[in-house]
Amino acid sequence: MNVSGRTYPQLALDLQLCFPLYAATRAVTKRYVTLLKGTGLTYPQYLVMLVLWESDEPLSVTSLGQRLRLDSGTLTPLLKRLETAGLVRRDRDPGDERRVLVSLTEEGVAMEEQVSGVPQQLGASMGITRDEALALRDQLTELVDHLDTAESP
Amino acid sequence: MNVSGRTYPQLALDLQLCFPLYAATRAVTKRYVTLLKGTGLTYPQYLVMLVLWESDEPLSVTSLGQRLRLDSGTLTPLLKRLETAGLVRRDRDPGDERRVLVSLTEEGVAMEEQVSGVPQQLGASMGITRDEALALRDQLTELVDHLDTAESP
DNA sequence: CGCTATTAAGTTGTGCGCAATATAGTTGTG
DNA sequence: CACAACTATATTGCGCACAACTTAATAGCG
Repeated sequence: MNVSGRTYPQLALDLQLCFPLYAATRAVTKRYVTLLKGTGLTYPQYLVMLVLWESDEPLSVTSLGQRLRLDSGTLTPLLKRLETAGLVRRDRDPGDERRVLVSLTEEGVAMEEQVSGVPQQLGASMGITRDEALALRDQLTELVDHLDTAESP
Repeated sequence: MNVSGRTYPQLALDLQLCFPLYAATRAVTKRYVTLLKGTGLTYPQYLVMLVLWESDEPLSVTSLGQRLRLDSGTLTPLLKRLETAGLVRRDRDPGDERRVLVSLTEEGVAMEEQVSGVPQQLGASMGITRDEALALRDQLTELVDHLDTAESP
């Protein structure tokens, strides 16, 4: 149907930002399935590994969650799967038995080298320049910040 | 850890496009939960309704899937929930008994008016201008197109 | 016409996301 | 020290996504 002929033209799928955003995330995730085949990692698991590789020390579930904006309901089972895969350890913090500290195993550390080419491969699939990617990244980061501070109506 | 001190600086979470994209989608989806409260719709269900409101005639599961890039494994249970909610009907196409035609009920048609303010409310939460949103939409659409045609490693 | 290939939808199983809740450990206050 | 408030993680339940597979219907070809 022609958009201009609609009672509520603002509801047209093609005019909205939300749908391309949603579709882009799923397309990127799908691309990661291919790129991460061989590691056994899913995309969210890969993100957790990125955070752990960045850190000099073990991280609690909460700090992982703050970095990735994920809660324990998502992270706990995901971390158990990484533990089963032999990539991380989960140990109670002796100084505070409520906390679980997540640390990399040797195998987990070693995997960093294995995926070091992934960002570049993904960049190639996206068909945009590095500068465009960085600009897009900044716009999306700003969008997230705004949405986080706009909890009211 | 300082990015410049890493063995694989390209793996830094903050330097990559994928994470802001992933976080933005989840933030937008979360915002929709608030905006759609009262309708009983989830965000994917809202997208299906957008496509149906756009269409003059009933749509098959496959055509809905092509429009939203979703397969029957996602759509079939979602459509059953919309049917249970009284918003759509699902009828076998008499001309081709393999196809299921999805059409809006009166209640489903009526809901369009109820959500007509949602796009504008979401726009307000995102803190970007209409033009910025449209530019972002175009960039993301292009990104999806590239990823779709880049299936090979 | 009869048979094979194709197509459409549905089913199954896995892994997120996230709200709501439960449980255990810690902190702060009197 | 007792105990209430708080914090960290885990659990439960629901709804996607999607790969892989199944079932049923149609199309096409000899």
